[in-house]
Amino acid sequence: MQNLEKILEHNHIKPTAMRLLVLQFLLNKKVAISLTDVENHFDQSDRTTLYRTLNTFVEKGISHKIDDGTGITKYALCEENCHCEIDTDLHLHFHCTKCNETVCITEYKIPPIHLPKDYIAENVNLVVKGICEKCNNK
Amino acid sequence: MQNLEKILEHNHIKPTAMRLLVLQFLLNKKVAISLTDVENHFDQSDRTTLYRTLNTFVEKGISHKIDDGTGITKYALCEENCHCEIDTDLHLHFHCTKCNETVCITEYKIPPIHLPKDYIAENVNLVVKGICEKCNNK
DNA sequence: CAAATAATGCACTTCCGTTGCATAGGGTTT
DNA sequence: AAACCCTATGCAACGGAAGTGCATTATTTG
Ligand SMILES: [Mn+2]
Ligand SMILES: [Mn+2]
Ligand SMILES: [Zn+2]
Ligand SMILES: [Zn+2]
Repeated sequence: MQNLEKILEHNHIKPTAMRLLVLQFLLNKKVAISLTDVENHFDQSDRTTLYRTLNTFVEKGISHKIDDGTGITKYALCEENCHCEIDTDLHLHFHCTKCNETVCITEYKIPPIHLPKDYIAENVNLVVKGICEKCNNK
Repeated sequence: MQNLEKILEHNHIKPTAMRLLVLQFLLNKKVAISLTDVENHFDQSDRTTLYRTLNTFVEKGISHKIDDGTGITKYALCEENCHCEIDTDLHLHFHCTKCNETVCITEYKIPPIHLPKDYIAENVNLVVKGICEKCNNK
């Protein structure tokens, strides 16, 4: 897939072998993944390299970090036209307590949050825990 | 303050010396505090005892844990009539990126969250980051 | 090819939360 | 008072995960 190389190059990331594999992995998964997930998937690779790969992806804007409250940082690819940095375009994340998977919910925007006077919101993290659609239909 | 003892006893917590001091500390602080905060405040006390004290308070329902996204668990006393366990009564938390303090925003309820079909929400964690009222007025 | 630059791999650290276990305290029973 | 019980406490150690330092390897550039 030359597509993968294009994605990386377009975002000023050198398309190394490892990076292409990690990108592939992220594309295939439809859920947010942790460093350990990637590590387990690529058996003979180094954790640090994967760690830095994931962070490079975040810095360069092709994926975003997710704090789903589990204490384990998750990563997911950004959608087209995603502006993770900008408050107005943030989406919520859903963490299923049954299958333990975390997904981006991009269909619905985060509703406007009311704050007391003189508070300035710069960023919002909204995590909903519960039962996901898959687990609910079993 | 015999008040403190009453609070603990009323919640089936034996009012030991340490617990009274920690409760006092929590009452005085208007912001969420971390284990390290308590540890630093009571110089010659043991980290584990404080850790278990804070968790006892949470288990017995007089305070709640806060995951504000900093990676450090915070604790704050529940308000009167607080039902932290129940989804509908949750409040949002605000983390100031300037003074690094986290506060409970109990004035406003968390707005209803829309989820895709077949998703069941059991719990919501909403953390807003930005500039707090105090820092904004300096 | 040589030099510069960037990515990788290994070891190690730090931070925080958590647990095991032995001891001390406080109240109750004999 | 002594023996007893149950809980709280203190010390030590563990564990997971994020992050760093540095030497090595790969890749680009002159
Ligand atoms: Mn997402
Ligand atoms: Mn709160
Ligand atoms: Zn699920
Ligand atoms: Zn502030």
